[in-house]
Amino acid sequence: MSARGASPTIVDVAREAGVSIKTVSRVLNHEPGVHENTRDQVLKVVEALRYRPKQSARSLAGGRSFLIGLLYYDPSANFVGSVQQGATLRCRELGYHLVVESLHNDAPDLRQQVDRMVLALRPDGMILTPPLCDNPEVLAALRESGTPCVLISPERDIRGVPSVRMDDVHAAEEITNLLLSLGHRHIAFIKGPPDQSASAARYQGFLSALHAHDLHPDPELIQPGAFTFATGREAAHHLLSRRQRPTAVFASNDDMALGVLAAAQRLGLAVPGELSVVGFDDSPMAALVWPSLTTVRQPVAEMARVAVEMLVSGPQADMAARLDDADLHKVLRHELVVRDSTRAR
Amino acid sequence: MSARGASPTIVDVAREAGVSIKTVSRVLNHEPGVHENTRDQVLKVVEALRYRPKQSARSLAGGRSFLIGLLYYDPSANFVGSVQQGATLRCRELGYHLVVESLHNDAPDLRQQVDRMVLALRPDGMILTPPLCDNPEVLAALRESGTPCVLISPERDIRGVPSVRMDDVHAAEEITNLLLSLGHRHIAFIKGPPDQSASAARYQGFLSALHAHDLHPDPELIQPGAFTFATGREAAHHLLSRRQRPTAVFASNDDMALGVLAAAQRLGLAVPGELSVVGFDDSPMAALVWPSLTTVRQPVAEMARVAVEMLVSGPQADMAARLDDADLHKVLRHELVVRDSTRAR
DNA sequence: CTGAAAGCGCTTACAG
DNA sequence: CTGAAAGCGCTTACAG
Repeated sequence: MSARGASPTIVDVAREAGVSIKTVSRVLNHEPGVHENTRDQVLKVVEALRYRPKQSARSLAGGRSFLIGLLYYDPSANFVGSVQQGATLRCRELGYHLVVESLHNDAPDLRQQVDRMVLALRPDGMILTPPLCDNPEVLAALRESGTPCVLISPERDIRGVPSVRMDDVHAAEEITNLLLSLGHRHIAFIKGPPDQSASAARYQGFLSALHAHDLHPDPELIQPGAFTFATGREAAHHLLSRRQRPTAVFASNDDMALGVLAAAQRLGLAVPGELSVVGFDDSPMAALVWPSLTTVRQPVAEMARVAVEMLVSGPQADMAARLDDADLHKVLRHELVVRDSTRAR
Repeated sequence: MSARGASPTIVDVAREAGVSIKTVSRVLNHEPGVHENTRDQVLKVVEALRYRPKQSARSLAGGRSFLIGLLYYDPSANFVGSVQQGATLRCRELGYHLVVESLHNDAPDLRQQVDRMVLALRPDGMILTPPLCDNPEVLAALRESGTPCVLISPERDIRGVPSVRMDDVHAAEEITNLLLSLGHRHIAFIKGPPDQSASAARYQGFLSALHAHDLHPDPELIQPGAFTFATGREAAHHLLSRRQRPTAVFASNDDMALGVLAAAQRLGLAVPGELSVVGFDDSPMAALVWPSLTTVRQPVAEMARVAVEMLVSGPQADMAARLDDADLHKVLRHELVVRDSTRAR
C-alpha cells in the first residue's frame, strides 16, 4: 500500500499481488492469456485497495480517452434530456463517461468551440443532436479532427457518417391509419416548419395513409404551423371555427396538439367526444394533460444507446469501410401511444 | 511540425518557436514572468499549428483534470437542464468541461457508481442537484475521496460543504404580497410534498405574508399536493367547488398551478377574471399556457455558474477553512414574473 | 526571464 | 502465461 493517504496506483496493486504491472493491466483490460489464479489474486487486491485506473494515465498511454462527447443546442428540450439519459446509462455500462457541451447553432466561434473540445479532450466519439447534426461547420471540424461521430435524427443521412433515426413517414402513416380505423374521414393536419425535414416526412405519411384509403386531403384542412403551442392553437382556431369542422386533428407534434386541446376547450368542444386529436413525440406533457394525448413515441433514449455502441464498438474507419450503408444508418422502431384524446366517431 | 498527420505536441510548438517546452507551458498557463516578445512568438506558433494541450497529459502531470462532474437524478427535469446549461457555459469560459452522470437516488450500487466516476476521472469538482445533494451515501463517497463539491438547492446546508440556493421563504412571501396588493383576501394555498423542504419554506412564506397583513389563513383553503399536475388539478377541484370560493390560488409550484388552470377551465371559471392563479418555478410551460402564469423564477442557471466558480476558484480545503459560512452558502436573488394569470379583484 | 530533468500512471510493442 | 523497458505529453520542483 502506498505510504500516504494517496490513492493506490497500478504499482501498489502489482506489489501487493506479487505480479508485474503489465499483468495487472492485462487483468483490468480483460486481455486473454492470464492464468485464472493470477487473475483472481489481482482482482482480490484491486478490490481490497479499491483501486481504479486513472483515466488520464490510460488515455495518455493508450490513446483512448473513454470519453464520449454530446453536442446539443437547446438545453431545455425534452429530446436532449432523453438522449442524454440513454447515453449516460450505456456509457456507464461500457466504462465510458459522457461530456456535454451546449453550442449555439449560429455562434460565430462554433468552429473554435468544437475544436476546443475535440483537441483538448480527445473524446473517443461524438454524438450530435439536431440541429447541430446538420451543421456543415460542426461536421467539417469533426471530420478534420478525425473524431468518429454518430448523428441522431439528422435532416438527411451523409454517406459514411453513421446515424440513428426513426421512420417519421411510417409513424405518421400509422397514426393516421388509427384515426381512419376509428371512422374519421375529415381529418385536419397541422404542419411543422418547412425548414425541418420531419415536417415534410410526417405530412407525407399522413397523405400516403389517406391515399391508401382512396381518400383525398381537403386543402382547407391542411394548416401551417411551427411545432409550437401557439401555432397549434392558432391553426386549431381556424379549423374549428369553420362551418364544416373536421372530426379529427393530426398535429404533427405534441406542442401543437396541446395547442389544439386548448383551442377546443375554449370553443367548448369536447375532446374526444366531438373531436379527436393526435400528436407526435410523446412529450412529458402529453400524458399529463386532460384528455391525455394519443401520440407517437420516438425511441430517443434507445437511439442514444445505439449511438454510444456504434462509437465504442470500433473506430469510425471500420464503420465507414463497410460499404453496406444499412449498417451505418440505423432506423429504430417507434411506438404508437394510444391515450384518451382519440375516439371512434 | 510533426512528420505525420498526428496532432502537434508541446515539443513541436517549442521547436517551432525556438524556446523550451517549459516556456510554452508558461505561456499556455498564463504564468507571469515571460517576456512579451517570447509570449507573442509562442502564441503565434500555437495559432499556426492549431495546438491545444492534451487534457490527459495535463491532468496526469498536473493533478488537475479540468473536468467538473454533474450528478443528477431526473433527466427530464427542466431544473437539471438549466443547471447544465449554466454549468457548461461557465465551464467553457474557464477552460473546463462538464461530465454528466445520471444516478438513481435509491440505486443499490450508488456508492460504486460515484466511486467509478470520482476515482477514474478525478474531476476537479462535483455539482450535486436535488435529490442527490441530500443523499448521505453520495455525500460520504465524495467526502472520502476528497472531491470538492457544491450542492445546488439542498434541503438543508451542511457545515463546511459549499452550496448555492435561492430564498424560497422570501419569494413565497413576495408573490403572496402581490396577490394581497391586488386586493385578494381569500387566498388558497396548495402545498408541496412534506418530504421536500421547499414545501415547508414556501408555505411559511405564504403564512408570514398573511400575518404581516393581520390576516389569518383559512384552514379550508389550505390543500395538500405533491408538486404534480394531477394533484394541483385535484386540489383545485376541491377549492373551486366550495360554496365560498377563494379569489386566488397560490400553487406552490408551476406544475400544480397548471393543474389549477385546467380545473378552472373545466368548471368554466375565467382566469384571471374570476380567479387569480400563481405558481412557482417559471417552468417552460408557464409562459406558454393561456393565460400565461404569474410565477417565481429560480435563478437556476446562475446557481450553476456560481457553483462552477466556487469549484474552480480554489480547492475545497480553502473554502472550508474560511470559518465564515456566509461565503460557503450562497443565496441568489430570485425574480417575480408577473404574467396574465393574476388580476385585481 | 528561461531551461534541463524528473515524473505523473498507465499502455504499447517486444521478449522470453 | 508473464515481465522489463520505453514512452504517451504534459507540469512540477529546482537551477541559473
